[in-house]
Amino acid sequence: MRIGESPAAGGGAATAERIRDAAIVRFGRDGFSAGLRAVAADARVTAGLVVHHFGSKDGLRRACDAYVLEVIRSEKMKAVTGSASGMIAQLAEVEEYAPLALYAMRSMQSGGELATAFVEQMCRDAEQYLAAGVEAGKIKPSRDPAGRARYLTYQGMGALLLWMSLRNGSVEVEDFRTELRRLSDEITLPALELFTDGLFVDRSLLDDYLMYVCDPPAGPAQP
Amino acid sequence: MRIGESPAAGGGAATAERIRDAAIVRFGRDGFSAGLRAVAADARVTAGLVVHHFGSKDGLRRACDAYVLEVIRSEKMKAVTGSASGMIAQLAEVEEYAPLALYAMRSMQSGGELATAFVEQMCRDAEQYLAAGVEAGKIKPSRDPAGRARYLTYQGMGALLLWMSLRNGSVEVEDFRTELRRLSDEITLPALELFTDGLFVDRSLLDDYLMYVCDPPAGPAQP
DNA sequence: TCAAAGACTAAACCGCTGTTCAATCGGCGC
DNA sequence: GCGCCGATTGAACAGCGGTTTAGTCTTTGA
Repeated sequence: MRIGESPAAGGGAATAERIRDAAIVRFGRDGFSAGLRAVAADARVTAGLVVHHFGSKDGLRRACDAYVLEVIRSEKMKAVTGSASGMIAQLAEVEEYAPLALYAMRSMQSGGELATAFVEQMCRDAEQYLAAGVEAGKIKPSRDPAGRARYLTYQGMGALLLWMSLRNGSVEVEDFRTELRRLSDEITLPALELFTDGLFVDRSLLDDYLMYVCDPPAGPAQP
Repeated sequence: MRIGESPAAGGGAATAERIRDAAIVRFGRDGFSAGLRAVAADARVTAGLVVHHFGSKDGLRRACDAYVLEVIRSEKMKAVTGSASGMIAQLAEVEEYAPLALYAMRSMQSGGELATAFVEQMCRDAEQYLAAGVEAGKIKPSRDPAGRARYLTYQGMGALLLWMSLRNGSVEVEDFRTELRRLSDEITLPALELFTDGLFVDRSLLDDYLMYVCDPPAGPAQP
């Protein structure tokens, strides 16, 4: 027994969780180029023990991915406030989950299974959220609901990703939260303007496009 | 004299340009984690010569950044078709400049001076482009033109960045061009819908927000 | 013609990386 | 008590990264 831990016997499985949590924080802060020894030092163990528990660095990352995705899925993240990036912002607002949000961002920055699964789920959530809005008479219907959900998700999450990438180097969790709020304040007015009034004064561009492609690309199965 | 080169005397300065061009292609394809030896092999030189000409890997990257930014600035990239990502698409369509577009994307993915300067310039271009559209009566005016331009730029470029990040690993120039066209086809309809009709059916959300913050956050200097 | 200069190479250097290995520690069943 | 087994460590290994260095070769200039 070291200091204030080992709720289970010996602390065997608890150590693995500690390593995983430390990895999530470290990877979120410095990116996946962070070394195994840095993660191990954060968890107050050695690099050898990390590969003993997770097989390899890739195994450690897979464990982190699975955990983060599972937490995000289990939490009621469905109640996204509206914008796609609101999901990350909402997640980051909870003190405990802020590192998870940062990790998810890093995962998106470098690509991988977690990133793909993550945005895919966000697209689905956005689609059903938009459908509910349409049902309630709050949101205008679309000729291609799935495409619109995908478009909005990619735009919102991508803007957040670009904004984080431009802040090069490591990202502290505190800065992430505060600047996320500042970003939210900056984009609220343009987003609301665009969402209520649109951008074009006439519908000629849309009508021309609809005239050009007679059938909308909603579904591939269409007689 | 080696094979078919050395237009100038000895090929001293020409070799540096060849290394720089090879670095742009290699970095664009594999990201900045690509090694100096790979770049050197592409340019049919050794790693030592690269640092002899550029001082260090960072110096090489700075040279690439400066060159790419200079080309993008000198070319009439101002005539962006409309969307923010159209700039990259337009650049990639020109066979010769496709590697530059890929390099710019990689730069945005990892952050740095070039990335910041690049999106900053795009924001300015978008702002004046939108202003011209407003002047011509094609685009609705905004309460915060600069904020709207910034918002649209970040959204469009960010979506492109996210889409490229999800395609992990190396990106071939051919795939980049073809998939860029496919992406453009996918998002055209949702974008046109959003830009002409907006998203909300009523203006309550916007009005509530405008009521909440009496003065728009257009300028920080306001009595 | 000689010498200085720069392009260029091959090899080595050094630090860092992920990974492996042998050894030690500590609890648990027999 | 004894032996096993997993947790854990420290050191070592192998590879790759950027950088350095010594040396060769070519061109240039006095």
